[in-house]
Amino acid sequence: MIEIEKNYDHKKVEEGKEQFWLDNHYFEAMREENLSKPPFSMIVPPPNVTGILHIGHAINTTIIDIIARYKKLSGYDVLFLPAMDHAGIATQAKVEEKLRQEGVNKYELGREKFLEETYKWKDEHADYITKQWLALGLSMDYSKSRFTLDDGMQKAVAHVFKTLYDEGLIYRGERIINWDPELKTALSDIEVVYKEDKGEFYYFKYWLEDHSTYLEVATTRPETMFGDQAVCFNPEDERYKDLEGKRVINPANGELLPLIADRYVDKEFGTGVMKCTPAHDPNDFKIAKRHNLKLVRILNDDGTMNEKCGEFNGLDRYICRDKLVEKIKSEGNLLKIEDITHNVAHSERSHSVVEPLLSKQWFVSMRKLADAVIEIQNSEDKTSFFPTRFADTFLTWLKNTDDWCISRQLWWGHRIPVYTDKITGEVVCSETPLDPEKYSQDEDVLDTWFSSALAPFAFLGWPEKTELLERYYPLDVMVTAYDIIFFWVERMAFEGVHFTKKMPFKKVYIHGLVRDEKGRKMSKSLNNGIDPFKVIEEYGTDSLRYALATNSTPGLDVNFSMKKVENAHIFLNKIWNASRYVLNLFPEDYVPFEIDFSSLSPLDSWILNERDKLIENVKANMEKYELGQAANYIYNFIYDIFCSNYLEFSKVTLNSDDENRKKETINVLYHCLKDILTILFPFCPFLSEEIYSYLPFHKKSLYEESYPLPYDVEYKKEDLNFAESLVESIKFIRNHKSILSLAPNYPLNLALYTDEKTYKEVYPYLKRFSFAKEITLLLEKKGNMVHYLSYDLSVEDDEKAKQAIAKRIEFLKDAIAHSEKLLNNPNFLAKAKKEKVDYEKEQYEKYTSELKSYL
RNA sequence: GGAUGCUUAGCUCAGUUGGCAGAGCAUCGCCUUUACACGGCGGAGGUCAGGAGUUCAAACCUCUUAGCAUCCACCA
Repeated sequence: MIEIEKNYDHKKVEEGKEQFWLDNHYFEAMREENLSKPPFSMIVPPPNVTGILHIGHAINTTIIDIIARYKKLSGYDVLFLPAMDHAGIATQAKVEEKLRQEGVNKYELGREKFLEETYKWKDEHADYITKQWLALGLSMDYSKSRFTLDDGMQKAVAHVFKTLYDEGLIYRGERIINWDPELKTALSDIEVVYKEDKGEFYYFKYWLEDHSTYLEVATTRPETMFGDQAVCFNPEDERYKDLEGKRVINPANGELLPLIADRYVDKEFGTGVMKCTPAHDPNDFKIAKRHNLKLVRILNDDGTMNEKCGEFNGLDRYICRDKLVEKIKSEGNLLKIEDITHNVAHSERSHSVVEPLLSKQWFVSMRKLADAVIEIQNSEDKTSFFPTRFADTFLTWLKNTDDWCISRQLWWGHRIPVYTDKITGEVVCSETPLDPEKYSQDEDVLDTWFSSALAPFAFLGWPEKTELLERYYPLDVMVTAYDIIFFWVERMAFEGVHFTKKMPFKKVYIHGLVRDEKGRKMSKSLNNGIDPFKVIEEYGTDSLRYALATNSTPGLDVNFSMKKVENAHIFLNKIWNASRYVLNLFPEDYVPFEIDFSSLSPLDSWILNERDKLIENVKANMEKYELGQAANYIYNFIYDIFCSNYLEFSKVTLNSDDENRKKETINVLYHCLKDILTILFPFCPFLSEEIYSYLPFHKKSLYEESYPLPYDVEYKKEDLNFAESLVESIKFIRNHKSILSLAPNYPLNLALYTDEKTYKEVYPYLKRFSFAKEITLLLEKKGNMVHYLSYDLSVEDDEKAKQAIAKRIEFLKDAIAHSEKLLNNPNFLAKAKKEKVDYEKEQYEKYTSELKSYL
């Protein structure tokens, strides 16, 4: 008798297991003993060292871990590589905030000291994140952990920059970029988020030079008027055609602006006249290029007005806006102010309003790089996406993307490896640092995604030719959420293709985001975030993992709630108890043996057949990353087939005196339980490992087992029918009692019309599960029989019992009508698949003959 | 403006090549049956968002309308 606690206690079960696996090196890739196995590789999308892991990270890493463990059991040498991201802007913003609260100014602190502070911050968070990973039970190869700013990455980044620079694919240029005035740095296009904001649309009078008349010009950003270089209209616009070449007075500063015609202007929009501010708007910039206009910047880096703005010099942009409008109004040149709702660009990190402005920055020239990926995606070597629709999302971006602004005016990050000779002024790009006495290095750092884009190969040692790279590149599958397809997946793709000539991953699996139970995004302001640690504390890692995996459909968001975790816990408790029952059945001298399929009892055939179907279904779905679907099959098998039916049936067998059959059943239970645990292991590793350790003749760990395969046998059809009819007839009797309002344990009389052999076989089961008082074997068929595949059954001749039969008749009539309709349709007979027609005929025969016997 | 996803039981969602609609929770009966009351058994509950089409057959394929959500672009 094994002493196992009555209830599943996740804390006791999970304690020490992760360490146990670590101690036995199960998570490590490329170990001597595994070198003959095929490799399988994945990396974790590196979390930012900015903060701690939330439930969104949990779903991502859980999915990867399930795949990793599944592949491991399926005979692969799995690499699951952990890494963290320095997250330039995000981390620097946090550290600056922290320093501000401590009353420290970063400029006074200086670059070196600031970076020291940031490294401290990074170390603290990295430690905590690692703890969270371990708590989530992740089987990452921690010995190979990487950081996007580590030495290897420094080399890789410098090499990539230098190469692209030499190829002319990285250039420095003056263009309109997105400027974050709070963090005082440039941003790439995708670091900008558009939000609907309420704003004002100001209409001003722009008088003609000769004061003969004025034009109505509208703007949402009056403060930029100091940078206006022209007023434009469409050349086709009859209203203004004659004005071309004349000049108007800028009401902000009295300067004269030329009137120019440009096709960009929409005749239908507003008044059809538009002011042109080349240094503060990308479209105006293009117009300026066409018309040779000057580029005048009117904002300082911190969002205040500069010296071009006269009396407004030094004022914040919004204060300036109000004061300027006030001034123009007082001069009689304000026509009206309309309230409008428009899309305003905000910084993804600081949330401040982004100013488009002219600035000298570094860019990656995208066309050639993107086209190379598009070409591969149109070939046989393409990377496949799950779900497939994301392949289009991926391609569309590549087709439309603009050059990538990669320089950031930050300190935390990879510094741009470009140097200027202090004497000659010569500009040099160098992979290795140059003498600071002779050269001054570019002050800026690179966009964080510039380094994380190299992850699939640089984390494996590139540009060195390492064994790791050789063996595991390209990655087998990239698992990530749809919100970073553009940030990360795209960039890994074109860097990978450019530097390794192949896509960096064979497959991409895209999952959704975790939302709260009402489908709202988890956010600090709503305070609806869920801390995975809390969930683990209350319900355990396995429940969390199971809840995340089961409730998700590929590519769709998951509405997460504690209730779902609680349900998972209840299910695990069920498994715990079922195992507890099975584990106590094994006699002292039990030794597992091979199943002899030639002499199986019908019920044992049935459960093994169900087991085989389970394995096929789970494997098929795992290969498609349909984890939720796979988990459903597991759930149904364990709950309905194994627990509710087979375990119950086994009690009858084990109470009989057929010693051979008892032995066989115990052995079948052993194999089923072991297989269940192995199949469950990827999803709920702690619980399955714990129960496994109680199993007789277990190995050191489930990790040393291999994934079960379906048995290559034909089960006897009549055995399977027998089991199915047993399940059905028990259900019938229970149902019958329910209709008659009889207690479930009310002793009924049953009559069976069948052969003696079946009677003998069925009797003990019916007796037990239907609380039959008496079960008679009928040699001659009488009325009121309910028909099952192997035999006919009737309950005692009660007046009310007819209700149950009536219900059955109802069902039969329906089913027959359905079949008749199909079979009477000549088109159906002619065009439907043969199997379907045969099946329908069979059904019809079966049901009509049953119905006849009731009438 | 362009694109995508979603709409199925009271709620949260599955539904794998088209073949008589499923689960969990909630609800309603009944049951302390020797693994499990974190349990067992049974019931009730659906015009698969609306419309049209293809097909012998549509929750599923095509078109269309509506609502919700998200992404991309962005007109001053």
